[in-house]
Amino acid sequence: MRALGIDVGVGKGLDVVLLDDRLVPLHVSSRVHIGDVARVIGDLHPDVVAIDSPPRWAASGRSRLTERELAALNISSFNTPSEAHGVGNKFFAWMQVGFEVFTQAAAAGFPTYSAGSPRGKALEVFPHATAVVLAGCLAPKGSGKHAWRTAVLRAQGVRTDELRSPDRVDAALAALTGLFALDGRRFAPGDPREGVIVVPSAALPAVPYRRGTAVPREAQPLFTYCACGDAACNRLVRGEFAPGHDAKRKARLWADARQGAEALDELKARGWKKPPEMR
DNA sequence: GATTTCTAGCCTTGGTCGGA
DNA sequence: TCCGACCAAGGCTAGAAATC
Repeated sequence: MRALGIDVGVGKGLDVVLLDDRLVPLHVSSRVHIGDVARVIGDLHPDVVAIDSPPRWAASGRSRLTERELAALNISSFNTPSEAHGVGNKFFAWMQVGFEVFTQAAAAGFPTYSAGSPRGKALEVFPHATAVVLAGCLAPKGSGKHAWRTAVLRAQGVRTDELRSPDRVDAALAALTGLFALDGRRFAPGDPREGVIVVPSAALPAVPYRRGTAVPREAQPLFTYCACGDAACNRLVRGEFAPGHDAKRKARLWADARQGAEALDELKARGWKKPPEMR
């Protein structure tokens, strides 16, 4: 299973993360042009596309039912107004970019999700809601938004090395929501006629979410990937290494150490300084 | 020294909550 | 009942840090 998460931006372009069911980011890119969305979807072959934006204006008024239902659970969001209230307001420009992303996704064969199976559909997701639902609480007071969401991703077992910006983290949360939805763990409050926000849980609690007191701990999975450091190795192990791969790791470290010593010798020979952190 | 990248802070809208 | 604080995501600007 592969899910493509898209974080919408106006001036800074789109951020895109492709996650597979091993929770490894297979593709990460930033500053993607809106005109390239259909091509990116075609190149990456996702099973589902998850977009951090509403697909269209509200039918009427200044908010949608899906946003009001999430607000009742203490998950506050930016409300999507009707076209009469939104058009011409620069503040809602990012939403209009999101509408165009949904149009591009539909052109690539991923129509907007409203109900039923999410496979082959473009879902509306909300990274803040995803993080709250997965953590089971709101972010603790004083915890940075970026740091907390990264911790939520790690707690779910997602590799976050390449997710250096908040926009990439949000795109990864979107993709993770897509994977959960494919797996049957999805809930979409609201009226399908005006758009629904998909969250990664089969049901929502009866009582509002409360503020948490600690950042989520990293998951302790039953199996992990072998730590030998070889990019071609994808063995699952219960300890740290696959049989024989501890020796493979040691050989690699020895080679690095020898190269390091050679590099230090060359720096010394040329009269250049060591890196600041080694002085 | 110039350029690029990153980060923090402030602003936008609308709904909710708590205190006066 | 009213008012202020808070929260969401993105744009914009200024300053700091890193890189060339």
